[in-house]
Amino acid sequence: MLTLLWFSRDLRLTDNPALAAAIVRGGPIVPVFVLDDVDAGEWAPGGASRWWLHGSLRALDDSLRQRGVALVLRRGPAEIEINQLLDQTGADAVYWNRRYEPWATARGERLKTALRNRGIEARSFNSALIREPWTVTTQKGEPYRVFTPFWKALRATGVSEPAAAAPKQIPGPATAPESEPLSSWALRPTAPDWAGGMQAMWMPGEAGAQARLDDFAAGAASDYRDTRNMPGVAGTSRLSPHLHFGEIGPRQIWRSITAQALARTGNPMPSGVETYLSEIAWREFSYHLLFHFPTLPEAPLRPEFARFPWADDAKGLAAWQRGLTGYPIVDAGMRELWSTGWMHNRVRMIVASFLIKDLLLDWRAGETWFWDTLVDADLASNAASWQWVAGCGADAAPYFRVFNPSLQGAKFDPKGDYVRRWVPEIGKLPNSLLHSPWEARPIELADAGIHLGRTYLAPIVEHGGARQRALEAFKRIKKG
DNA sequence: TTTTGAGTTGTTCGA
DNA sequence: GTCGAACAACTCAAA
Repeated sequence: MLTLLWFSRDLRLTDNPALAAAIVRGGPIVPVFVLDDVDAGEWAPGGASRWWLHGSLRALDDSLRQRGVALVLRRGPAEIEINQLLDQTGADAVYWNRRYEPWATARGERLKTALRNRGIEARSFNSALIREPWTVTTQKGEPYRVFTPFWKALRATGVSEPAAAAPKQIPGPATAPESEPLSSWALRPTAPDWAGGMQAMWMPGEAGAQARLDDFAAGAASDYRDTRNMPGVAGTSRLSPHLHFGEIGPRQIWRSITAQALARTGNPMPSGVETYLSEIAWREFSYHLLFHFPTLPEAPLRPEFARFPWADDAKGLAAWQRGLTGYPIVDAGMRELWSTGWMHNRVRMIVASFLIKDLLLDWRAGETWFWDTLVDADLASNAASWQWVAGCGADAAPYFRVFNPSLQGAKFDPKGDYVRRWVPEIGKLPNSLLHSPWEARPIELADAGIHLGRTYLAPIVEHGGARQRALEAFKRIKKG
């Protein structure tokens, strides 16, 4: 009686229902991770995600070894690898936690049927969501398409059951099946090694996730409503990559944050905490949308957007990607992304609005870039968020909402800490000009050591005109 | 069935 | 300088 425990993308030992069930079942456990690029197709993890995955797998393997068993690594289509492992180990059960990407859902169903037909016990569990997509419906039994009622439904459920603790010991097999060496997967960049900024900022793995959560719950969570929009302040949890890789689950976060708020204030959900948990709910809502509308990553949810006149502007796209648009807050964000694999949420909205509305470029170009460069790249959140900014999503921004990059910069980075960090070449400008250097007089530019067009770019588009162009384009598809 | 109220994150313009 | 209206209409969720 041996259980194959397939870590699908739930790289943790605490609050892991499949692991807990495998322990209860008794007998030796073979933990396995499959690098399943083939299954994921064009949505196989991008460069930044692969860097993260390397660290997370190493951390998971360390934790497992401390408990008496080693992680088995295999590469290929998951169904084939799991069948091979069944033959090699003689396992009579496979347990795993579910995923919700369209390709993964289909794969899970196929696998479960095939295993059961062979007489293998196949069980899957929920580790990644507070509520799985098919369990949340309107009173008419339909999926939600608007966030607020979805959030109310989720909040009414809450999270009650305690998390399973990580087992102290995990019984392993007499002889472990062969594992591919992690290094052979070449998940980390070598020439050039662009991951230095990520190394400095992140600690992939369950311990790193727990440390971030503890830090946030004890500190910034209570001020979250006020500081979350300030990219120069550490006001957000930065848990997104840990959540993506399942190093921590949303239910652990919910429990921990509300318990600490209750102990501190007598109220489990003061306004900062409620605002934060609503962001966790946005993640859930994204999964809900992806599950019920599986073309979310590829096609606009609102059909009229199929005829949107997107621009063909390779130069504009490249300038945006490199952080060379001449708009300081946009360039700061894109450079933060390139360097650290992450970008502050407020700035994500600003750069996305700029790509879509100022450059009039297809939101899918931004989605693809984020997919490759974000350590937290997540099919559901990424697709849902880009569609939201573009206005073609389920609960979309009105078309006339066009962010003004200099106003946004002045409002949310008033002291300029963020822009000065990532765009140091204009750092000597006074705050009043930092977010709109093109408005500086020649003497002010000279004082700051700036030659516009040489040491820093002049804006690649003029925002006022670009805004008008976008409003007209969006208006046109409305009329049909 | 019909009605009603509401819908993450903004900007500009004119009084 | 401040403030409210306009920007658009439509769809969703629930009573």
